[in-house]
Amino acid sequence: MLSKGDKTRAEIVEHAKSLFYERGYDGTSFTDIVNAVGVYRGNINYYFKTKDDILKAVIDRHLEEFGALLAEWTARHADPRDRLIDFVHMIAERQAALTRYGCPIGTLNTELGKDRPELQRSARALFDLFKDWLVEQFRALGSSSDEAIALALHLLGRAQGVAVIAHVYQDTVLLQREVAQMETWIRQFSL
Amino acid sequence: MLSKGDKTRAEIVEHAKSLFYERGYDGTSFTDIVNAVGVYRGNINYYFKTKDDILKAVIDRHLEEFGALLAEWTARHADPRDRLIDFVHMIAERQAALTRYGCPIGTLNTELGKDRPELQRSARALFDLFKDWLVEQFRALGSSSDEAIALALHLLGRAQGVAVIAHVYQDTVLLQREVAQMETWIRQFSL
DNA sequence: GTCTATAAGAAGATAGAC
DNA sequence: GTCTATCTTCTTATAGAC
Repeated sequence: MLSKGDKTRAEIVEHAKSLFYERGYDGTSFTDIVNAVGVYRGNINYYFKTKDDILKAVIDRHLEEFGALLAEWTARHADPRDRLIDFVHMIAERQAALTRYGCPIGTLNTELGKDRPELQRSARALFDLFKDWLVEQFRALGSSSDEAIALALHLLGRAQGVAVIAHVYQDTVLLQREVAQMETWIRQFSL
Repeated sequence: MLSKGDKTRAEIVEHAKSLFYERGYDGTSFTDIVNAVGVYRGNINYYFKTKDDILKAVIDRHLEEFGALLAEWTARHADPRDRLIDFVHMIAERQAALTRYGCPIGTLNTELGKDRPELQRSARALFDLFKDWLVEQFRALGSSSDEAIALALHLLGRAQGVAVIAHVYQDTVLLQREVAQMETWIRQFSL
């Protein structure tokens, strides 16, 4: 059971998550967040000492949500190829947001990676979450540890590249075509 | 012959270009720029009315420099495959900056694409420059117009994806491995 | 064309009443 | 736990002397 405070805190994190995605971390002000939540100015500083603390809570929320997705795909299929295909299908399912705002994980890391190495290290955990899961799938397909890492980063990179281009050109057709190619690439692995 | 004013203007653009790349557009202030150039506060507003005007000048400078590179590759090789390989070799040559700051074109478009559609349209010209050149090369390799566009955007996306992952993980080894894969992919085309 | 001073606003963060 | 007021700093931009 959530107390009133927990609920307010969760709402701040949820709206901050959306705003950081849609406008960027620097592009989102405390005012933007409290306006979205519908609370008053001072409240945000009751729950979070600094803006960086909000970001860390947002990253944790992302980790929970994406972690749940990965668990779902793992539970749904025994064949690692089907799991990997769930991963690339996510890209097609989220095409509207991806073309409008880019990849939530990629754009956040890109922004923080410029000149905030400490915050980017926190945000990198989101990439690690996907990377480690992908490595597991390629390992299950018979790859060595090194090969599996290379394949995981290759697929992660393909996904990021598609997201960047689709975002720049607002192009959902390209996104779908590239997803289909990734699916073909996955299907050529054998157990 | 450059007048004194032209030289100051060019220096402002050159330093702004570096700073926008290293710290992001929003992350760079007028103070940062004048400090880097070594001129006084007011000068920048003598040459540029707004910050957006500086960005447009920076984009034009990028267009000139990358345009010159493309012309060089075109002049150096008759075989479009060799030209394409020059393109991917650029990624390996610039690995230090790419792992530290990401792709100058990709990160700029990603930042502006969040909530500045008008500025992002200007920055997209940088992608168009590469895209159109890549399309020409794939056309010369016998692709139809539609195929050539798809192949150009595919390679552009691969390059962007590699840059994102290499930046996130500060990983030059991955970058070189992916460049080698792109080279292999290019070599399988026949005239 | 160069330099100084400052305007006008928005940002993150804090203090304290209720 | 909620709300108001304010501090300090930094931002873009402008005005005007030299």
